[in-house]
Amino acid sequence: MRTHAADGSLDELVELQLRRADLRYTEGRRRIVDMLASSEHPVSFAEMITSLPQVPKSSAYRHLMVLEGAGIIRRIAATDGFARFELSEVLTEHHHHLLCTSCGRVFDVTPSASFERTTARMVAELVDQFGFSPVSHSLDVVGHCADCQ
Amino acid sequence: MRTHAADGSLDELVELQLRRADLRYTEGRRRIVDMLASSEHPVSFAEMITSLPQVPKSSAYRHLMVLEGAGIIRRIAATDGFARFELSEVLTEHHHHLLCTSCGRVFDVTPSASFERTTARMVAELVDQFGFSPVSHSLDVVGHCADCQ
DNA sequence: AGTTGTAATGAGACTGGTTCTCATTCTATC
DNA sequence: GATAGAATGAGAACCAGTCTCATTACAACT
Ligand SMILES: [Mn+2]
Ligand SMILES: [Mn+2]
Ligand SMILES: [Zn+2]
Ligand SMILES: [Zn+2]
Repeated sequence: MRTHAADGSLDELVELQLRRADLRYTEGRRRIVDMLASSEHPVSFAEMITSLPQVPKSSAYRHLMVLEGAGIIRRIAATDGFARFELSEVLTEHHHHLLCTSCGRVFDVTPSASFERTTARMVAELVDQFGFSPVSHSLDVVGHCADCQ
Repeated sequence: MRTHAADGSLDELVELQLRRADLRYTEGRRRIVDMLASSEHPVSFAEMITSLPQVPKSSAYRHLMVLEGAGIIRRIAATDGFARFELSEVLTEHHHHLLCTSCGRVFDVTPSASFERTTARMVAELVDQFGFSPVSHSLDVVGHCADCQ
C-alpha cells in the first residue's frame, strides 16, 4: 500500500504526530515506518525483524506499541494467529483486506468511492441497534489467495 | 446469538457433522457446544474454562481445535489479542460483529436481507481484482460499546 | 460377551512469542 | 553544560497455547 502523502512529507507527518505525545521520531522507529511505507502488503513481526536486523527484538516490539498508540500504524489480526502491521489510514487511504487461510498472508484492496458510501450507510444501520459508537470499520474477505488455490 | 435450529436438533446436527469426520460427540465437546449455544455473545477461552470447570484446560484447547476443524465453531480475533468463539453460521445465522476497543467484548449484529445482498455484491467486486477465492466475509465495526462510552 | 483398533482424555512438561527489568545512553530544554 | 525525561538493548521472566504419554472410552467386529 503506497502512501498518498508525497514521499518527503510522510516523515514530517509522523514526526508531528509523535511530538504531539512527547515522543521522539528516532532511528529505530523511522526504520519501521519506512519499511511499512514501502511494503506492498501488511507485514508480520517475523518479516519485520528479518528485514531490519539492525533493530533489536525487544526494541522493535516497543516501537510497534508506541507507533500503534500514536495512531501511526495499525495492527491487523490475520488468520494464522500472527498480527500484521501497516501504516494507519490517516497516512495512506481507507481500504480493506483479503485474508488467506492457507498461507496467512493479508492483501490490501481499495474499494471505489461508491462502494464506501454504501458501506458507511450499512455501518450506521448496524450500530444504531446497539448504542455503539463506531470509530472504524473493516470489511475482510476470508478465503484463498491466487497462489494457494 | 441464538441458534435457529430447534433446541433438540442442534446436538443431532453437531453429532452428524462430527461423525462425518470419524469424530465423537463426547461429554467435554457437548459441554462446550451447549455453552456457546446459550451464550449471548462470543466467548473467550478464559470465560469458557471459568464457566466449565469440569473441562480440563488441555482438553478444552483440543476440543476447540476439533470443533473448529469440523466447522462447528468459529474463531474470532478480538482487539485484545484473545480469540473469541461462537457457533459457526451453519448452526446459527450469518451476522457481523461490533468490537469494543475499551473492554475487548464482541457483540453480534444481524443485518437485514437487503444489507447482505449489497455486501455480497461488494465482496465480489473486491475479490475480482485479485484472483482471490472467497469463503466468507466479515464486516466488523470497531469502536466503543454502550457500557464503555 | 469378548476382542481389537482407534479416538479421546488429562496431568504435566515444554515452547516460543511477547513483555518486563534495569542499567545505560540519548536528546530536548533551560 | 546541567537536568530531566525519553529511549535503548540484553537478557530474564512470563504465560497462552501446544505436546507428550500413559490411560480410558468407545465402536465395530466375531
Ligand atoms: Mn491494509
Ligand atoms: Mn458472532
Ligand atoms: Zn495464500
Ligand atoms: Zn466495551
